Amino acid sequence: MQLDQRKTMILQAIIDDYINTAVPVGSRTISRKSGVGYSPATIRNEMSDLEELGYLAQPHTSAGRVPSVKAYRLYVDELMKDSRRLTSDERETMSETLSGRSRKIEAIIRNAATMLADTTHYTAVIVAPQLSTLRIRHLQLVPVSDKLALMIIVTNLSIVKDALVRIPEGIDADELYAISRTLTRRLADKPLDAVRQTFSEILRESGTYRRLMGEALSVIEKKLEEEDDASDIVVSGGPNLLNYPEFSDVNKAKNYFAVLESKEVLRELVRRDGGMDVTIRIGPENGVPALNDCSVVTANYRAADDAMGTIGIIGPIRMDYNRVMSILEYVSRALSEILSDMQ
Amino acid sequence: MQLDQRKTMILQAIIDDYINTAVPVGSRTISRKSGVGYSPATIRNEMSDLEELGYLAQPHTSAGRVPSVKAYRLYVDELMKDSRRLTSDERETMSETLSGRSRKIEAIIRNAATMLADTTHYTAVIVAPQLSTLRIRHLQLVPVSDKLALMIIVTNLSIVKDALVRIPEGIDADELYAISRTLTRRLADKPLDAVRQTFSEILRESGTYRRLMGEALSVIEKKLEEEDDASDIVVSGGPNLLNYPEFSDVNKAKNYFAVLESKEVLRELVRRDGGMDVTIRIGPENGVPALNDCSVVTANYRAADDAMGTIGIIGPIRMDYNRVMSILEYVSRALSEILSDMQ
DNA sequence: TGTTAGCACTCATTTTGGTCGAGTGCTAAC
DNA sequence: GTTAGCACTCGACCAAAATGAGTGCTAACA
Repeated sequence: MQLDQRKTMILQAIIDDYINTAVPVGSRTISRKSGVGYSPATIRNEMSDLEELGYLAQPHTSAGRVPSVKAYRLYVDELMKDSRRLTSDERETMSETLSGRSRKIEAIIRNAATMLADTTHYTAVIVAPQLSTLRIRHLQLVPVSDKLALMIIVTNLSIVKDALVRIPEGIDADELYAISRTLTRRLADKPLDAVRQTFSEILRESGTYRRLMGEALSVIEKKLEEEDDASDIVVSGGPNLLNYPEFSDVNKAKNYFAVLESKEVLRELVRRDGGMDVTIRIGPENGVPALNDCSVVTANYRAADDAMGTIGIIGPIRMDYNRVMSILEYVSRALSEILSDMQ
Repeated sequence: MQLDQRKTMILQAIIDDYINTAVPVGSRTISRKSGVGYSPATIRNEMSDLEELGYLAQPHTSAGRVPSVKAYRLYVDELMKDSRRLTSDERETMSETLSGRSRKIEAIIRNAATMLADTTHYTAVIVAPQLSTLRIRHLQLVPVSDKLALMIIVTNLSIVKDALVRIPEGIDADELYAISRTLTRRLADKPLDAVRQTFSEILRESGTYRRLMGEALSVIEKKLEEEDDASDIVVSGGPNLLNYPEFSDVNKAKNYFAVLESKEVLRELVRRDGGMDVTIRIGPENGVPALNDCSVVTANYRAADDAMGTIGIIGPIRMDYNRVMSILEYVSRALSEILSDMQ
């Protein structure tokens, strides 16, 4: 049995309807739709076939049918081609919101997240740029006590990271500045990844301050490792999902918010993969068992040509993929532009 | 009609029971309790009086009674004096968790929040130190483009803030360092508040760089204003409240999480007031209508003698005030010690 | 041969009515 | 002042019945 044109049309109609109503859809509903020239009986026969093919499922005998994951997959991969474009009005509003007041990347990202949540009515997740994808602009050691200095790492996009470094006693602020200058000179404009390679070279040249330099470098390295799997994640619109009947069960809600609280799981959920523009993970495809009945749509953003982070939407499986995809495409592009200008 | 000793005893028993079960408590339940030598009928009479006095309410005619806000207030103010102390085991565990690995204040605070949430099974909120309560340690201008520098403000507790400053074209890194040094020298160890007072004095001395200095100072000032009402807030254990029957309604849950998402409302909720050790706000007293059936308990923490921020617990009105109070007292003190040592 | 009307059937949901039991208020007796 | 007794209230629970959306199958139709 094959998916002929009529079956496809009916399946699409069912999915569309289910996305809107969240109620199992019956043959009559489809038959009544304008453009469908068949009686409920005919539709029933086709639905029966579609069920056998694994595209539909029945919650119970006398209910309508709901699309299976396989159906959504087909929908997303094939049936959705005619991407419903956003209205120019919508685009404009989004652009305006994005290019709002702030020039600080943290604020921009938080801003973008709430905007995404508000326009999609789902939950938005944004992963901030990872340390390893950034380039060093400036390094600065600042004394904070006899034994400790704060190493401040300024990167492109003006992202600032800091870490404590032990220093030999008796060293003064000016000496620290001199060291900072050397480090900056050697590391500036290198991606943070490159610190490792330059490591021994710098050490060889560093004379008196060999020990301190070594410590500074290893702190950067440690920081890299730590933060690469711990870059900031901003979540917005968690409560939005409670508007959907899928989440009327408090227990499901609890699990859901537990996931949102765990940065680790979230990171896993929106992990970047492939160079794909937009990635769609339907239900169990997202790999987080607690979120089996959520779908996750993600897109990457970049600054200049470097991949930076990911923006994503979490919603019920019957989410409006078409709209979400368009929005993510648009926003990731806009965000990339903003960041590239900030370089 | 007065609250004699027996009435008080009965009221306390009712509150205790209701805190444990969340079920309206009837006369028989109280009568059966060991130590109560009265029949249900007598208890009923007293309960009727207590209702008239405004301490109890009946959900419907044939249900038991539930304590009113007035009752909880009395409970908290008078009846709870014999503070149930924490076991030394509990204290030890908490101390250990608090003095965990990290030396960075952000990590310490996040850590403390999850610990509070885990041990109380309610929601924990911690307001990070406000900028204006900190002292400047070091100022540093770092060039990020022809026209912009990043001003990095290192304060005590190694808290780092940064802001963009316009700079005249053609100025180089060493000059910026010189300026940074002047600024640092003039402002070091002053509370950030004092920047205003030193303002004109610094300007008068600053010669060539008058303009830049002025800008730097006003940026600090702006930052102060901004951040003082926007200091970071960490929330943990939001989903915990979903375990309580009070929140089995999805709509309530939605409102609740909406509040947790809004830093502004949260800040209002745990606003510091008075020098009180621990503040308890019962139900509507918390001033946030959406959280009418939540209580909020807060305590302040300090570094050395400066008030820094607030830790708080949000829970259902029938929360275990006794335990929560003890925990907050203990944790705020422990946190204060840790921060004072970091100075 | 594909389409459809008709019909018996299924089954979740809603409605209805009845019982149960926890709890109350009141009264009268102790 | 305390308590036993009793009628009463009212939500919770349960089972039976009604409802209705939807199905599968069959036979008739074009």
